[in-house]
Amino acid sequence: MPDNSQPQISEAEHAVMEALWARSPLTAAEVCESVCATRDWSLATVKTLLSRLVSKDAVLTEPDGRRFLYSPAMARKDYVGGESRRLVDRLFGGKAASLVAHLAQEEALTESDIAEIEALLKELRP
Amino acid sequence: MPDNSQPQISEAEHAVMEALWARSPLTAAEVCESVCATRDWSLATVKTLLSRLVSKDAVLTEPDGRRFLYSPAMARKDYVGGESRRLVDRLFGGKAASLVAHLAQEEALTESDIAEIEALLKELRP
DNA sequence: GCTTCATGTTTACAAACGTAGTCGAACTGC
DNA sequence: GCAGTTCGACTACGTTTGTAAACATGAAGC
Repeated sequence: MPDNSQPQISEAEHAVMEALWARSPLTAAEVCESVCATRDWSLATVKTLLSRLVSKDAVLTEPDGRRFLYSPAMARKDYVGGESRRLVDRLFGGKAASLVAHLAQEEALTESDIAEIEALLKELRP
Repeated sequence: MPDNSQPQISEAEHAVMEALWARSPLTAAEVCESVCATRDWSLATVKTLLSRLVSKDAVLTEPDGRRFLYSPAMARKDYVGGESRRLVDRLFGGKAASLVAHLAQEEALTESDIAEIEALLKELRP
């Protein structure tokens, strides 16, 4: 069976991916600088997470002298798409419209959100 | 700090919750009947998951003779809302409209989804 | 009264996860 | 050349999760 699903990325690993999506390639130290601002991690933790991501093929390395430069192996868009789809499948029976309906009904959409979405949809129309 | 977030429900536990949301109260055996159709679990597994959910206060028990009847302690709507919000916060900077935009742009919305959402939004308008 | 069945509780155990320390190799500065 | 620094690799360890067996206990039948 081909590997058609995104590699499984945990919460903590995701924070590292965000750093790399924001700017890449980065050294481990740079990733830490960026990530350890919010999550209070040690450099060692970041290194571990990077290793795990590399072995999952979610992050690519490129040697730079004796160290590595890390970059994401997947586009953020693809990751976000996969996660969104998973949520929609799991909680809304695969119907994206149900998710929007839910957001709309349960407080989550502001007036301007609604306007924005309407404009967006209009644009998508043939 | 007060516990303002939903209890942490894992993937497997979620399947059990779905069974209870579909119909409740149920006995452990009934939950198994319902859940073990899709996930290939033993009754023992379902019992463990139920216990964990009970200790997380995600499921309520009501004694029925020597056994328990289980029911969800939270509305599905609230769970779904919490999960949706978490996704939106994590991946779309808290902007629900960005999620919709993403779904719309990345193939995820069909023509009829779009129509449905538009109708929905129109209804929500003052 | 003993067997058997149903059921909740306890215990088990491997994989994944969060978090981090240690080690050894390479580089830097003297 | 030697000492300190920088890195990745390896190791560690507690927790959560997935999955389930073993156990205790009470009901029910005979």
